[in-house]
Amino acid sequence: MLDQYKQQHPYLLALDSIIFGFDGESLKVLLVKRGVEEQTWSLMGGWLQPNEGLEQAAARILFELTGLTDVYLEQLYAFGEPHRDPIVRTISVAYFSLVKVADYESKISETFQARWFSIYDLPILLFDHGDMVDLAIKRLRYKAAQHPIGFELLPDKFTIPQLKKLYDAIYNTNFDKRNFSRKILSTNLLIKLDEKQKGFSRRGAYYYQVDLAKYKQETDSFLNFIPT
Amino acid sequence: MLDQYKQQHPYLLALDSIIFGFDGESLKVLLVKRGVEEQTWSLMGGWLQPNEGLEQAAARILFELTGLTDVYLEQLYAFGEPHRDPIVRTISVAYFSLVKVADYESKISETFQARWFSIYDLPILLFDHGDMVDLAIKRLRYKAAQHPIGFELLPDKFTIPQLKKLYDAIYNTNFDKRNFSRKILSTNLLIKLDEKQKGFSRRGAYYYQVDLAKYKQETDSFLNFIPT
DNA sequence: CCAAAAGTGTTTGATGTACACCCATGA
DNA sequence: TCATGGGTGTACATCAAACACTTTTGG
Repeated sequence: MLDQYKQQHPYLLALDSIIFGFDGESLKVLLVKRGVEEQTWSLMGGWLQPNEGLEQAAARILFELTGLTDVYLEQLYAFGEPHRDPIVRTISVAYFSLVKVADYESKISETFQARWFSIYDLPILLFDHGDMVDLAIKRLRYKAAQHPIGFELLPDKFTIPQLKKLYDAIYNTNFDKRNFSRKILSTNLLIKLDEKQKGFSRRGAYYYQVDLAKYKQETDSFLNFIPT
Repeated sequence: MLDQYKQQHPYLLALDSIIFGFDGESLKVLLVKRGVEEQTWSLMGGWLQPNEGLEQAAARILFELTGLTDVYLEQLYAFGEPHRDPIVRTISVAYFSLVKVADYESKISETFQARWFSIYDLPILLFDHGDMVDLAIKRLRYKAAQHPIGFELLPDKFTIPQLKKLYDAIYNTNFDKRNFSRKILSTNLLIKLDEKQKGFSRRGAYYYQVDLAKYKQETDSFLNFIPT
């Protein structure tokens, strides 16, 4: 009865994460220099352990390397070309993650050489990691156009101009601020706070927070989210 | 140097396909009774071979069981909960496929017990195959709302009423035929033929074909595809 | 000539897009 | 008082939604 299992070849299974961050100006991806190929940048990755599920493993690896928990994590794609890892055949399930850069800064582990790279200025990457990043960017654009996931990249309190800059960065464009704010506010997902941002502009922009209850509900519904 | 590879556990890697078909009335999934669990229906599946990529393997398995080639095949999700297969830990990469039922009929292999089930009347399935089907239906609805993939489920020549019935089946609703045909035709993806369908209605409906050149271009672009 | 399905047009409301001016504030 | 970024409103075009009648033809 087990024969049909025993005849089969097993494969190594890795998890790699494309970690997006936004520094207020441009969209960034977190890359590391690791183990085998010290001279090449690569995605954060690790191996699946026998007692854990795929997403659980991706979350563990992300925690080990950044100290972050409770971040947005979504399966991107399984990569399995025979020679993608030239040493041993490995299947990699890629995840993409959206983190708030400020949270990360405070928790950065010094053990790893890690750096944020603008998505428009990436180095050569290990194996097929470049394809993974390309696909992740495509998916982020696709998804952010319909679901309000952009908030995951901003601090808990943010201003409308900050949010617009984020969308400008994601789509490499320049949305009209009037249409942008009308559309964003029409979702009723934002709660205006009484507080203004200090120090950036003279007038100061109002801070907003996501209405978490509504946000959780809407995560699965369709929303057309790109204005002009 | 290979140490970090050697320390790692390998896993079996399976591919399972959710195969959708449309018989003119309702949306169907093709299920089989196979090997180990003769009494339970399951998805079509098989093992990854050492020399093939994931999509290649999924296409091979689909061919072995149905004789079909050149079908629409898209990676759905990688499933890897530790005990999803209670005998040996197996990671399964699920694909979903859209086939033209008429093509399949002629090529059906008699080796396997296979049957089409309405998506609204599915039996209990092996392992987590039920979750896979649920996710595939969700993905098909999501995707068909924006990309004109519905054609993959119809014969090369089809009528507008047939296409509407397909969309009615996918979304379990009843679109307004006037709005539906206006919207579909406005894409300019359909070429009207000089021929009418015979035998179904007295008047007969015109056949249409997909403009393949345009279709390939648009496959990756956004199209809001659900009318009323 | 009748039943059954095919085919087509108009009106109304909602949403998207383009565009420009005043406001608040710190220096 | 002025420079800088924040905030808002309106007109027009486009698209979605609701809705009903005429056409064709085989029996």
